Amino acid sequence: MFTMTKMEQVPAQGRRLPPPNFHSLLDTIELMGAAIPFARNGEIYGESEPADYVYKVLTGAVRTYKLLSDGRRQIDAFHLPGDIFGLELGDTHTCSAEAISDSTIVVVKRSLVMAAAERNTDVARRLWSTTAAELQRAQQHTLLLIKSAQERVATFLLEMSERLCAEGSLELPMSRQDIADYLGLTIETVSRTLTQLQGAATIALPGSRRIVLRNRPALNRLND
Amino acid sequence: MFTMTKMEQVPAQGRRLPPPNFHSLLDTIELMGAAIPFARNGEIYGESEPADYVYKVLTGAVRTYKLLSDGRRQIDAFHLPGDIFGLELGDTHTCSAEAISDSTIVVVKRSLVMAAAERNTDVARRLWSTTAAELQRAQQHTLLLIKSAQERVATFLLEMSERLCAEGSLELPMSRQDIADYLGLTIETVSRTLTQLQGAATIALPGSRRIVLRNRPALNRLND
DNA sequence: CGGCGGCTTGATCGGTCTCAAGTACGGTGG
DNA sequence: CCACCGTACTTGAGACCGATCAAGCCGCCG
Repeated sequence: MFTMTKMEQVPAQGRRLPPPNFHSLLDTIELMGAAIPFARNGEIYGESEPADYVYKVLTGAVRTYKLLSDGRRQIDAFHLPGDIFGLELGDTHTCSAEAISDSTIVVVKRSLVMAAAERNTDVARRLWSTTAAELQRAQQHTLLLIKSAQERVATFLLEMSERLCAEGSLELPMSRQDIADYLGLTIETVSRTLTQLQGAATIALPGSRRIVLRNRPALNRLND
Repeated sequence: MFTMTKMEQVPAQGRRLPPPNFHSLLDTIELMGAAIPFARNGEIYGESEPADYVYKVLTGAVRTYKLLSDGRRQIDAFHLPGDIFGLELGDTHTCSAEAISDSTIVVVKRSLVMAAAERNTDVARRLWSTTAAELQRAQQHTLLLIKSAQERVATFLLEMSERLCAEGSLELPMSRQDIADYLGLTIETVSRTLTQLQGAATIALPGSRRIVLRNRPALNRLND
């Protein structure tokens, strides 16, 4: 391993005691920017706008997505508290970003982040790790899109249960339409599939956005 | 841009003057490793094997892919001369890699690359750029997978024509099965769709792996 | 010439989309 | 507190696209 751990050396500048354990690019960014509130469905940035800022979710949730000319929407990722997004290779954004629910987002000038990476090897490494992790996620997402509807939904539920750190019960922040556009399905197919999983006692749906995983092994079986 | 205009330079070892202008992580890597030949369909590495090396295609072509338990295969990317692959966040590979045709690949110890990035800001930046570019590609690939069969094939042809730097005529290195697994279609659908595009005079197929783009605007119309 | 692998073509099947109602829920105003 | 509304979600019937199953074809090499 090389990404993390080994952060225990002196960070760099004049900083005295760093937090005793691991801390990431996320913390660095947090120190450089301002927390801004965004309303539900508020646009954070649009595709092909200048990518002058980098973002980190503090509370709430964010979707990044691309549109095709006829209006089809592909959601690339959901970003939950702690996640960084909006960091681009080129000078314009390749996705749009919107708040899924009311959210607070830390906004940092990208030039600051890049400059910090130039000065500090440690920041540079974490910068790369962040992007590499996002790449890995994107590849898993691609794999998802070749599966059947049931498999996609199962994979999605497992991913969310992992990321929301919920043992048995999830409260999803996103709508069925968001889920559908993430999974490359229609809203009807998502709904039907959830109903179907409920019928099989694999999950329960106490509310439309609340999901209880009753049978993880069954979901895992569908996952791969 | 940063990938390429590719291979006209001296292959590796005793190189003196570096290209006068910009040169990438690719060149750096080239200086650190050894060129190894791989036979068609030869395994370069397997999923979940230790990721101790980083690779760069000199000649030939490489596919990286993931398998589902039931044998379905998703090709994540095709790597052509000049491309880097196999660089991972964790300590094991998340994809398998195989040579599509007889290929020569530069192999470098990953620890060398990472150490170079620690020492040299410039290498660190190029390391990040490489990964960020791959991320962008992966996101485009995801977008592809929500399209219709015709649109996927059209997008694929345009991508390949771009990357192979062929004006009107492409010689594809990969089989129909490879294309199918990249596009999330079956081999039959790929074949039918190509035939169909030929019928519409959008392309011509002088040989099964040679494709002439007769009507780029029509392809572009399908592309988005 | 025969055989084999890669590709094409055809006929049918099935999963997901589409179109169309119907239902539950949350918020707002009476 | 309830009636109303709009939005989100569910459910149903039918169509369609791509998968599947099954031959055939072509080029290449023995």
